[in-house]
Amino acid sequence: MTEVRTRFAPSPTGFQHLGGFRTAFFAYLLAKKHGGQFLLRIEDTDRERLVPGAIRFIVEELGWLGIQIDEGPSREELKAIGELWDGAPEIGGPCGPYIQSLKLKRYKEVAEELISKGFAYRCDCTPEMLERERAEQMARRELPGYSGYCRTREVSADRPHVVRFKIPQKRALTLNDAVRGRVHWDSIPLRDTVLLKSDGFPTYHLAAMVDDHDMRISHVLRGVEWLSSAPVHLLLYEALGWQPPIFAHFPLVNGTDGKKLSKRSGALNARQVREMGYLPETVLNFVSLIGWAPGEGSNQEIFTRDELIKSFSLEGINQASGVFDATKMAWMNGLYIRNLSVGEFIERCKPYMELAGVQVPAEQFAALAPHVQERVKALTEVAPMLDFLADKPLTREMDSMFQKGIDAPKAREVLNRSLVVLEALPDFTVEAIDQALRGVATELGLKAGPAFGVLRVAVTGKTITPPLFESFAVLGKDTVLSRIRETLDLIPA
RNA sequence: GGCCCCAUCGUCUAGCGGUCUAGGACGCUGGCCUCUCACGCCGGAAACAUGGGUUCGAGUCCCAUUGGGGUCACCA
Repeated sequence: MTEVRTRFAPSPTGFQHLGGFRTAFFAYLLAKKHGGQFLLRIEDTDRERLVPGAIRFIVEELGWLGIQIDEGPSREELKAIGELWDGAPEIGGPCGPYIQSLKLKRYKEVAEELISKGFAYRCDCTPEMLERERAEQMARRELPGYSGYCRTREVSADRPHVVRFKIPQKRALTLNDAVRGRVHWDSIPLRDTVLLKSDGFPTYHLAAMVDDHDMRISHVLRGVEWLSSAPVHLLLYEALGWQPPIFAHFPLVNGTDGKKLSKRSGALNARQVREMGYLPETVLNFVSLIGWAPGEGSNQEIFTRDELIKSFSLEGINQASGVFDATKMAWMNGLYIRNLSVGEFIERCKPYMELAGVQVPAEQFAALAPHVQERVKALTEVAPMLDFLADKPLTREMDSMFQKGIDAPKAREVLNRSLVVLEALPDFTVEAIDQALRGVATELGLKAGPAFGVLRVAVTGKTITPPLFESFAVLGKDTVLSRIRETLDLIPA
């Protein structure tokens, strides 16, 4: 096999959801598996849907995910289209520009070539004319589509016009798809599609084929939504006399409604998922398991990036579309968090703690980190679990204290006795606290659960916390005692 | 509607003609552990869409039906 070169070619029209990043990741995996290159190409040919900042979003989130781009827009290219930002990486490469709006001349050249060879023609039908034609077809209950009116007319290049590709209706075609096998058309159910728009910009069909060729892309990985237009692409390669790349049409990722993933169906994008406290390794691992499995009887589903690169293959791609199951991703994130070293865990929590405005002394954080680590499914859950360590007034869920046979007098009793016992401790260690407090419970004829429940709310304010004694030890004797006293004042006598 | 794609537990999937009384994971659920919540461990319920073929034998091959999805733009 010649060099493997794949690409991710998003249009900067908004924030890509995870389905898009999955395609990017698969393309990356295939390239890396074969020691090839992964490129990023910006398909900004739709002037109306451009969203400023979308390119930055894509580049930054790919970076967060650790998907290395071998070739892509240079800073100069970004600057040329007014999308350069501070800290934008210098990517570049030998096949640029990697931004389509920067190579309009090239597309026009190809379009002209197609016209001169008789594969395409100029069409000056106005949108109004096309609209009327469509309406008439609908009225006659015919399939709507361009009639080919301009096929035989000689439209002058001076007039506003588009360039259309002549689609031979009676032409059988077979695509050898890397994931679907042979896909066959007896005839092509498409009308003469536009290659070059009247504003001088190419459509996807022209631009993507030209670029894939120019950039020597070996494998085109894209969603099945492109399968129906694959005949156009095949025909285009044929007309141009170019060798088509290998096509691999991936199954879609659907939302829980069974429909193609979209913002409407609650699709998440990489940034959101990051803000929600997901680890990039979780996202990559999880997303790669939708529509792909290692096969060969393997049950493995936790993969490092390197393992993914090694195991990945187009043969392992499924035909059926999948559903994005956020619950399972949450589980996986918890698993990845638990597998982090404590130091790494603390490090990764930092930005989230800051964002939440929770300041916890490093030593205290370190002491409780292992306990927190096995309790969270997302990094954002850490701050609320540790905010009782912050030097701030506590808000207590007092009602939750009085349960399982604990009334106000009983609670006072627990707190009073604990106060005495804890105060007497020479060393405020986990073991000592453990022993002392269990003693209190026994003494008062209470089970450990309810008794400690009172203390938990009194000292941390919540019902769900890291282990009690550890938390107390970290908090220190003074704070614990004063918080117990505070609580005593809050309980009706 | 035309064309194309798809079809194993609720979800992600293993299975590439016999080893399938269909395996794993998430979720759900019973129990153990236990100071809350988690983690961990043990157990359970849960699927081959339907109908025809082919074959000694079909979850696995073929066809039809049904169901789902995609696409039919001067959007990608």
